[in-house]
Amino acid sequence: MSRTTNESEDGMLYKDQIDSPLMDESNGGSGNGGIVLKKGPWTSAEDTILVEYVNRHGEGNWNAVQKHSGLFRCGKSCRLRWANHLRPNLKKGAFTPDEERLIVELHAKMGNKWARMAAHLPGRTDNEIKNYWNTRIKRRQRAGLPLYPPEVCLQAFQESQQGQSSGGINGADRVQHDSMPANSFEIPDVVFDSLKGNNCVLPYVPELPDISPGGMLMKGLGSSPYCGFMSPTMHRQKRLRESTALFSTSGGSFKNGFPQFDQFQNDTCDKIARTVGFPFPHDPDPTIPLSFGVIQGSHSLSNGNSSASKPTTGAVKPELPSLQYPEIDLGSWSTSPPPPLLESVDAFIQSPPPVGTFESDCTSPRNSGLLDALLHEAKTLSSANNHSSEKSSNSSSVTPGDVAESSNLNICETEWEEYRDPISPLGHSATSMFNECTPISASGSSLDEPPPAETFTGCNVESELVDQAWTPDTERETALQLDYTRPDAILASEWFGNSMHESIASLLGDDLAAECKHLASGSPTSNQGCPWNTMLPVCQISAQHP
DNA sequence: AACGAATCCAACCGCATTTGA
DNA sequence: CTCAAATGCGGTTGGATTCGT
Repeated sequence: MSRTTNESEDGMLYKDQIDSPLMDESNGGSGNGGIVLKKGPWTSAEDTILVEYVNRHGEGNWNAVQKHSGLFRCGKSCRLRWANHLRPNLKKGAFTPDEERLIVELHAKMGNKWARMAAHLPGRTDNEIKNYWNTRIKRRQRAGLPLYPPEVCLQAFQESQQGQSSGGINGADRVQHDSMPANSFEIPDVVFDSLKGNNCVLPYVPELPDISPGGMLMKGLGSSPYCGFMSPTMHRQKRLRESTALFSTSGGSFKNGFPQFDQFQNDTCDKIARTVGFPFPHDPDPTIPLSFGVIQGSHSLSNGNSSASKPTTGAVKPELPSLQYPEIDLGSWSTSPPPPLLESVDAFIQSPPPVGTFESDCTSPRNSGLLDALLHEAKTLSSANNHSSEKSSNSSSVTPGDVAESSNLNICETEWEEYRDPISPLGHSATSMFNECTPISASGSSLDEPPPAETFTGCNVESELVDQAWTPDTERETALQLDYTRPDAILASEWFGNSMHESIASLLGDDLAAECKHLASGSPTSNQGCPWNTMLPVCQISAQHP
């Protein structure tokens, strides 16, 4: 830090200096009972005085420091200085990869509870963590990267479901997380610790800075509808009420919808894997420590050599994934406003939108990028087809599967409302979960080269899920996990609005296949070119942990 | 080499909570 | 019980440094 010019050689501040106008102007000294307290950077002499004082008298009673030590610093400043720089066992230097990973996990769990996060990081201060996180946010915003790695998303999601299954649904008695001593969600830390070992199961998905139009689109997919979907501002009572009602009344609905989607998902995943040929960027080696994208692009890296602003891998170079959605006629999206990037999500995270319905959330300017695009596309398609109007406006044309999916969405909606506690960090994290998970496929979908089959862990796992013996429990669980990430389900929901519904219904109907086939530009699959297909690996990730 | 932008980080500020008289 | 002081916490600022052109 800089040294102020109005200090004596040893950094001490003498009375005559304190009273000098120079000190007041440049150092911002403030009055305190006639004594001008110094502000600004601490000097080594001041540090010494403070350390000696604390060693002698112990921490606390910070206001007495100024009185008894000769330091012209307010108690607050002394405490801060001690806590952030002088206290023993402080760990200096860049965060280690483990620490970074833990920060991400903790933030997903706690939100901006820096002090509590610091308690999990021995030797680290809340200020350090806060600065790191803020830097991380900026960096990843700029890069168009999601805040949370999918592993963390999945973990938070699973834990949320655990919380529900263990009374979370009627968890009115759940203590507000801030009052929790160490774990805000009544989730043992071992759960997060276990995450470290999950990399053998979870596909490693480096968070590629997908800045291609398709990537942007998927960022929008990840942020726009889901931000609204995940609005954390819904009141808990309402959430609980709706959760209970919906779970009690429509429990069987999604049962019908799930296999359909499962099939859809599985097929699409597999086809994407083979036809789109993106190199699904997971780390096949479970022995390799979990490597989050944040680490890769982090400013404080394991080797300590990389710069904050320098991507450390070729994968994060913007030009690499420039054509990740060859099947998608990106031009058709260009007529819509640019999809929102991560900024929208981050803004959402940092300042949740006003309480409102899904619709209001989803149609808010901040989050509407993708939905606008989808709506525009849907309407364009509807108008382009002669029969679309009758078809889309006719509710009887909705197939049972559609009904099931719609009901399914209700369940999903209810599920997620559980997580939209405005004060719950999971509300944040859950929002980011979508944001995080969505680009998985986006980042992973690239051109021509078919990836090795073994790299498609998500798809493989998904296939296993489909192949395995079906049970109501597994179906339900999987459905609950999957459908939150289903844009078609979202689009079919009531919050999406009737007009939207009509338009989208045409997409989800026969036109969907036709248009997707068209978009796929020669792809034999009917839905491969559909933008939301790129999201499917998200579901796979969720489905990997029934 | 110069300049501006980006980044980092220490410190401040304001508010909320806790504590104690 | 009330109130003021102390403390804790999170957000923000601003200067120094680094990076890119």
